Amino acid sequence: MNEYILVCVAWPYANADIHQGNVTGSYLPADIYARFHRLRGNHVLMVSGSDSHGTPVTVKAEEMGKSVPEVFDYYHGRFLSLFQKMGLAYDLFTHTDTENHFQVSQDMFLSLLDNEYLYRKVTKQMYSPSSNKFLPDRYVEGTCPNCGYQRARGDQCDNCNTLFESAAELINPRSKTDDSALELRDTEHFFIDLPAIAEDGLQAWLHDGKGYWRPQVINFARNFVDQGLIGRAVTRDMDWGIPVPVDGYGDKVLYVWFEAVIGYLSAAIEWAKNNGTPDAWRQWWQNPDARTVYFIGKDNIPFHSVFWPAQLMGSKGLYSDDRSQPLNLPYDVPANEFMNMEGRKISGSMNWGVWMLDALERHDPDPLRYYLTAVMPETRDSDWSWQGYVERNNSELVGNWGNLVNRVLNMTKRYFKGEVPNPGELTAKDQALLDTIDAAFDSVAQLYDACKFRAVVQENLRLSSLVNQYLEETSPWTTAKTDMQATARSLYTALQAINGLKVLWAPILPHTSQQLHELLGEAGTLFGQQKVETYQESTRSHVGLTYDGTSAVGIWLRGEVPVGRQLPKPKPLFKKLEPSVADEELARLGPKPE
RNA sequence: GGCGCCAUAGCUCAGACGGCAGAGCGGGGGACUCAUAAGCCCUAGGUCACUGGUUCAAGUCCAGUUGGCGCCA
Repeated sequence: MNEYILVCVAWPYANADIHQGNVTGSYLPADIYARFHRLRGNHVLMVSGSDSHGTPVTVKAEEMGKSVPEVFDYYHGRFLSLFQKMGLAYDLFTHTDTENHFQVSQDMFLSLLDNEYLYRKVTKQMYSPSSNKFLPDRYVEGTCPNCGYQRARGDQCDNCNTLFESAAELINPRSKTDDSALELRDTEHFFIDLPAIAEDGLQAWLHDGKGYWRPQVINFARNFVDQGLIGRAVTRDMDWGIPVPVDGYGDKVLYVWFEAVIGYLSAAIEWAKNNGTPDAWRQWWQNPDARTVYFIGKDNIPFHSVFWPAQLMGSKGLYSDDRSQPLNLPYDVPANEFMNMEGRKISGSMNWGVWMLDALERHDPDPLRYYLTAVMPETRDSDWSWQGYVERNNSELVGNWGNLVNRVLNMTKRYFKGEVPNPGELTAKDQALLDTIDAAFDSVAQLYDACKFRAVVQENLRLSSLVNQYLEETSPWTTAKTDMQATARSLYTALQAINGLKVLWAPILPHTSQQLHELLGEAGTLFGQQKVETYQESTRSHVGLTYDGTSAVGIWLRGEVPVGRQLPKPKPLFKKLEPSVADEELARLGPKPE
């Protein structure tokens, strides 16, 4: 009990709004997992942030004609707003443009350097004489050597889809920004010695245990490492990013792939500092019993199952007196596959997706969370369809679970003036139902802990159906005419059952579980509060989203709703949706008319 | 070209370790009425992509084929 659990969540690039694929892929499963463990009484630390570096952000800034900080602040702010509305309760959602993250990233770099896992190597890179700098491949344009297309990008030809290892493969390379001619020049960079780290432990670690890892993840990682790794550049020529902490590297920064994942560590450290307990992060990163779990999409599997463990292993001794001790390696990387949209890939440029902040203008958070969980791409790619959303909302949330709550509360009001009735002695049937609910606190817990959230949905619905069946069998509306004691027993039992289901659903449906909590006359909130805070560092400040769980009363147990309690007036938890809702949402997809 | 993943009822999907094909939805029928016409009961006979093989026994293991996807090159 009281385990330390670090919930690491993918860091979104701050260059676009978040869609349902992002949410179901990593943010929502992380939140469900974190909420479950909070209810269990474990010490949860859930961290992430906006990735403010990297070319996707700088490219977007140019498109929008704004400065890079303006762009990532804009999207970062929208992320915070979305997470609050959806109830994605990060202990800290920060970003990578902080002094703290710079420091931690540079420390890890230096630790790798110190441990001799970094080496220098000269490579050739496109250089722009007119702007006096090296250009990332994405900023280079030229003629495709394969198809002759004249506007091929440095990383890929949009005409024939050829991928280039280097922009140097293009004929007549020129700058995308000012069309000036480019030349190849030597540039020196640091590379991480992945083969050495693989040999010094990474490969053995990947082959040790891991039976509980998802097959896609561990198979990929083993395959990837077993076939032989090659060194990978950890620095690049760019002016936006974290400076390389080595003399003579003033115009170079840490590669974003290397630096962004360090955010899991730096965010934990920042959280500890912000709370006035600067060493508290060590409970998650240095305590051998802590579990660190990474919620990411499948595109991120190599970075989290191979490169990040390599960084952690290679920086052994970082922030420790023991030079041989690495920080905690991933306990699990339950990566999700992708979610499609109405049978096609989600696409920002095609306006093909559910933009979550926009959708929340018209939909409640819990139905969205519900559908995203029910069709979460846990084992393979899945598909969002608005028709499916409406159907599952109506048949499962409204019909099965919401209606159960509503009928029980309404009958309590009708037959007992809203007072929890005294059941007298429970029958075997009553007790059997409550025993089943109680047993689910073990079985459903195992599903939550194994990140099998679709299975949780199925199991909870099955339990909810059992209570519906129980009501049919005991028919309190019939016995009310002849045997009020039987009606009392039935409704009392059903009230206790839905009070248990409230908790079983809470990680997935926190808002409506809270409503039910209140409809059952319970005090306090199941979970804590989300807050946006501004943090001041020595030369700059940033805003982050935090979570204060000190006031939470939710626990992983079926509580007892006491006899005689006067319940508030019943109110439905969910809204039935007209089929036209799906049509209206579908009409929003696709290219927007001018 | 190499590697990996996927292909199960109209739809969406479950099916460690091989042992008589499952759930939900939709469709059809029924009894009830507390409830958001919700819930409950009964009802689906699908070559488990195809072809071989291993086995007393294969969606479930092996090889190959086809189709879809991804990674690498």
